[in-house]
Amino acid sequence: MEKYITTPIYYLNGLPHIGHAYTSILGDVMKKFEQMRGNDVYYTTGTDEHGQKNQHSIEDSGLAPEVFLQERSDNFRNLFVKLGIDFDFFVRTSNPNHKKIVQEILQKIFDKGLIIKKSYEGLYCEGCEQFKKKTDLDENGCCPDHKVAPKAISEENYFFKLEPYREWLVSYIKNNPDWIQPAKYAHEVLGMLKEPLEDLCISRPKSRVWLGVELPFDKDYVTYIWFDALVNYISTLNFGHNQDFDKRWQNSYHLIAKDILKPHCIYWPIMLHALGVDPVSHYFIHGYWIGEGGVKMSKSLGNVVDPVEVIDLMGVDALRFYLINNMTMSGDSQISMDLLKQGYRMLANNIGNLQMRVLKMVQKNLDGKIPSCSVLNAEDKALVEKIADGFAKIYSKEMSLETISELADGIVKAGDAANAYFAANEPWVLAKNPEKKERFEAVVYTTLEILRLIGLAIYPLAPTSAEKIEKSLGIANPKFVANFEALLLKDGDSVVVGDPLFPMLA
RNA sequence: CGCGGGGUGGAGCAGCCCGGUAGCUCGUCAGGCUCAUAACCUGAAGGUCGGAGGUUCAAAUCCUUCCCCCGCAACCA
Repeated sequence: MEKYITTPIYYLNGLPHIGHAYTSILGDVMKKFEQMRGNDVYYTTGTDEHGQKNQHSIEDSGLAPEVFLQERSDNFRNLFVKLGIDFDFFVRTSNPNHKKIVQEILQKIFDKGLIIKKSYEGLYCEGCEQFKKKTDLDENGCCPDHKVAPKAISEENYFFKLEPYREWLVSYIKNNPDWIQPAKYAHEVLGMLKEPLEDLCISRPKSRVWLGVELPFDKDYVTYIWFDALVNYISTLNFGHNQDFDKRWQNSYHLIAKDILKPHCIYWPIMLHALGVDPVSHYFIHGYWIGEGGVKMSKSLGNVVDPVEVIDLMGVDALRFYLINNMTMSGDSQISMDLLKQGYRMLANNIGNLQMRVLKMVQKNLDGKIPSCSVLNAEDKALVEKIADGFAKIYSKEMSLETISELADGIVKAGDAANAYFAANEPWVLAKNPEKKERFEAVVYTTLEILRLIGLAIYPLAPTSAEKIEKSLGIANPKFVANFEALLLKDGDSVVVGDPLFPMLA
């Protein structure tokens, strides 16, 4: 099956942080998970290079726009490459093809009579270069940032009518309970849809904003940033020029953080509906990473977790595993260097140590050769099969945030089970008694086999480690497919004892 | 009464929809093991599940009410 996974495209007025890293890692984990199940996945992530905020950053930098945007965009791209993220296309909204498709879509909706021009009156703060709502202002009626009362001005703009589609959207959400996951966000969207939707202003006069896509029907305006950014999800598939568009779009997944719920779950499906296109198949919405103790990360508190720093300290896999294993479904999740180290030690002691203790035993006692599975007793087989079945079950589930989190949990449980089995059977005692050779070999084989299954299952989360595990078991060219058949290790193959998967941190 | 989320042993979480011995990770303590990355295994201590009331044979779980924390609140992505 052909599938399509997207992350939001990130704004360039700041540097990439742990939240960006998380969303793009999550997409990569999902892609690898789906690939292991034999699906053909197209995965995109990228940067949003238009809008007022980017414009201000460019102006502040004094650089030429293309230079600034290229540099900032590369920051994201380079981080994602470093994180082992296997994106198929890196979106940049400055791409001419994207701009062309945004204009085509605007024109189509305009031609349907759904975009109208009217005068907008509001309170405009010249310092912010933004319209303010009354609720944005402080007790003196001033802009909280500039301490100046905003001016009442009126401005001609283009508006997209949302209200005619509200009822449709409400029933769509109610009729498709899995559309927005977790369900609590669907409730939140329904809450936003209780009141009539105001017309959405989709233009900005060029006098205020020059960094954007020009309206095809009025060259004095650029389009609103969201109308531009959201279209990336279909311009990437070359919407309007691609016969196979539907094949991908029919199985599409948008990963987003909770802050951009409204544009994604209200504006975007309505835009598509106006175009006669079905909405994305699934939204997966996640919370924020906040500092340890539940406080926001901030430079002044010194609790900011920089993904590059984490990678340099403990490698990509441990970060990926931590993020997937510790994002809670219910809300925001905590992260700190201490918590990351804790997570790292868990991996090292559980899976890293399991690998090392069994491999060294094979090396010392069996000449580095994998024994035969023929000596396993019923109990050994039952354990291996239980773990194999557990993984097979997870890999047969519908793709979701929950499934991915179950996978991480299942891996830790399997590691625990293997360590407990190993300790209970005391192979180091058996090894000293020639009469117990068969039993010794059975215990070693069983443990190696569980390790192989863990190596397979962990691939989406920790691809580098997965490959190391499989190679250490004498599998020269590991294939990561979700086949959890038990007892596949071949006897006589040589194990390779290398460096620890997760060496002790300095 | 704007909308939503959350308050569970020292820390971080699960359980709540579909009531029935309160579970996981880390930490602490004791013991075991010595193959392994001072790792691994077993056991223990520690919680009136934010407060109060109600329904029920039985409530972390359902209902009512109060308190506290956190988001969002519509041209600020």
